[in-house]
Amino acid sequence: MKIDPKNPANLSAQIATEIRDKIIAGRLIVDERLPSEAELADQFNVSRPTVREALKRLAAQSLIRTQRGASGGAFVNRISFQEAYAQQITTSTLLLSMNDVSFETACEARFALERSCATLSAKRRSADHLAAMRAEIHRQSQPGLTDEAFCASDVAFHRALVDGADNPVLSYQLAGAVEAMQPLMNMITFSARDRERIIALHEHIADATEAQDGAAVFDGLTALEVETQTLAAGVFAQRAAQH
Amino acid sequence: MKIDPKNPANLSAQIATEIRDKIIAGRLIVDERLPSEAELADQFNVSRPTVREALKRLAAQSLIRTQRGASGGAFVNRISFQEAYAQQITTSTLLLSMNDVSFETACEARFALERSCATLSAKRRSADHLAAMRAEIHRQSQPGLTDEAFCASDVAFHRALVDGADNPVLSYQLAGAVEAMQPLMNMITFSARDRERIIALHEHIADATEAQDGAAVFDGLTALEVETQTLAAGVFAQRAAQH
DNA sequence: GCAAATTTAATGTCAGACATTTAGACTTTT
DNA sequence: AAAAGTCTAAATGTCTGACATTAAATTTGC
Repeated sequence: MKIDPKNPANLSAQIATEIRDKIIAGRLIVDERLPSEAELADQFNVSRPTVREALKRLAAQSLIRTQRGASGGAFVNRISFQEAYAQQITTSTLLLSMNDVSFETACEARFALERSCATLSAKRRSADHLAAMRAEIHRQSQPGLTDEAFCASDVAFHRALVDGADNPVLSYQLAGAVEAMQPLMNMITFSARDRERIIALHEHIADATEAQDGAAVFDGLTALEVETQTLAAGVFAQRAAQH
Repeated sequence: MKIDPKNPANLSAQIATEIRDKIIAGRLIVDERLPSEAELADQFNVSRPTVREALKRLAAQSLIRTQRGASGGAFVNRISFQEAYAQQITTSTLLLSMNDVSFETACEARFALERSCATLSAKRRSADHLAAMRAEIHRQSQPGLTDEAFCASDVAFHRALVDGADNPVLSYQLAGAVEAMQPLMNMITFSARDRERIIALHEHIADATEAQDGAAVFDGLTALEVETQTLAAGVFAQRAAQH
């Protein structure tokens, strides 16, 4: 094995990288069992705790799963779309919050990406997707809805639109973009009139989707982006003036 | 702490989740130092190895970094775009390779997403981005280039295009989509005539970007998608016929 | 007052042990 | 002979205690 015993201050990371590379290169295939921790410790000439730390690193990335008991062990894990979603959302959210990404930049990226679904969603959306979109619009127009609940429903609306494209890869890539925006959106307080305008645009988008008019969906999303950016700019300007 | 001592078979995962949630919720801020491993072990009523396994899980996701020596310890890490790129690419690549995603689906998603940069890239691209695109086109027309090198250059070309949009969030989200396609593209062997057609489309896209004609970039990408899908369909049909 | 040596606090690693889980083999009973 | 229960072994999960290594802080020497 290519573990460097001269640099004994990173062994678990080295071992994790070694195994990860094997998985990526396809030299360890899905559901294949890794050697037991004791055997790995032997192979790499390290102690079992060190091997375990390496395995925990891989488990954190959903690359392996472990099973206890006889004939248990560590197995190469088939990453599900759901797990990948969750990881992507966590990473995206933290990336935005920790790097002072401006609302403007994030919003621009989010709508640019979402527009890429417009044509496909208009063409392929099922009745279920349409119903989900309509249901969220209805929820959004309920009085007494908190800003957070409004934002959550907004996310659900857009995810239904994205899922309408019926392309799991597209849904996965967009999950991060759409969900990671939520904490930023939550910084905004919406007036009743703001909500009305957003809901009207959502209705426009839902109608266009129902009519399978991709260009209209595209334009609706652009209008929604302009509306959102204007609204946010107003809120931030007002907040800045108070300080 | 909310660690469940009744279920003593997942302690390190529970502790990792606990700390991760604190970071996500902003209750632990960037560069803040966590308690030492011994103190954490005390707080959670577990042993140090268990705490260490939890910390390694977090380190694997770049949520913390550790430093040795006096006044060392685990610190909340500011996730850089570069780290996030790398993670996204790993996850996306494995997701595609492990879930039998068809070339068609992945290709459709990739070009749909990339088209979302067309307008912005055409508007904002710098001379550097243009030069990078031209350089890759030149490399692609070199004779004797292996298929792998051709694909790598293709990825570099598209990343230059994406980076031209000058939106780090967009670049980050697209990195996964573009790079994860590479292993799938590598399954294809390109004839000289295939390469010519692709290079011609790349030149068309570069010209449109230089002319800041967003619609032409958009159409160029669509043409490239059609070309790629046709090419791949031919290769796969031929391969199927041989078996 | 500054430079070198020492101390100290922290992570990184190791060794060995026990606890717990689980599949499979074995035994017993019906 | 089949079904039920029991036992065993192999593996992960955890604990204890120790030592190695690193690097900042402190003390000492001049």
